[in-house]
Amino acid sequence: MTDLLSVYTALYQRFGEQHWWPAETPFEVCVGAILTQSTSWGNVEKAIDNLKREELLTSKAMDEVCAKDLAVLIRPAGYFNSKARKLKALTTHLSASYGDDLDFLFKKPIDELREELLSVWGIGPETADSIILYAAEKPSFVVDAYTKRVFFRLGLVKEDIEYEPLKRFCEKNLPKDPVLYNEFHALIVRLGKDCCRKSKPLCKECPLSSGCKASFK
DNA sequence: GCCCAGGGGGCTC
DNA sequence: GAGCCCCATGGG
Repeated sequence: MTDLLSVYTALYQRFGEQHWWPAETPFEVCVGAILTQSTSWGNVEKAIDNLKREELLTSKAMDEVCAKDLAVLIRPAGYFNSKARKLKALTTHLSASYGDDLDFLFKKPIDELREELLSVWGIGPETADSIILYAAEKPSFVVDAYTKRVFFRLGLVKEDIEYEPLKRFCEKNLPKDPVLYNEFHALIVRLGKDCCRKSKPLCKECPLSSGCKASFK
């Protein structure tokens, strides 16, 4: 049993609470989860502000605008044409199956909910898990490139481990607690932003430096 | 100028 | 199933 909790504790003691997800509603979390795909959060905030200003941050309102108009508003988040299509795919699904009410979708058990989210065009594993954890507040661990990099440098997983095995590894070694999952993922991202970046060794102040096996390449 | 960011889809072999 | 390519803005 890998002691992931001690990794969590070290990060929590160093960085404290991260207050994720920064959104006012579950639907805003879903939108942010799509917009932040391969994009820094700062750019996503600009796009979210535009949507808020136009009062488009509800499933119904967003479903009623065309992808082209949506793309103009989310431009700062990058990949705006693809992301506009993805947002529309989500709202089309919510409208057709749930009358634009996320609560109905979120009543489903995690496995069923995850399968359904993955069936929506533009929602892959990380986006689905982010929605389940941060919007539905159910325990589905979110892993990402940072998680892989940090855990590889700690010697816990292989460098080329894939999404699902990495997710299973995390869930197997942690209590099934959505609050813990929430904070842990946010802390890993925080660590990634602070010092565990690509092509850069962990900094000397890194709370995990004692166990780090980074090759510093 | 270069690298990278809170990924995912599509295509080829 | 692995290995590419495409999508695109903005900060460091």
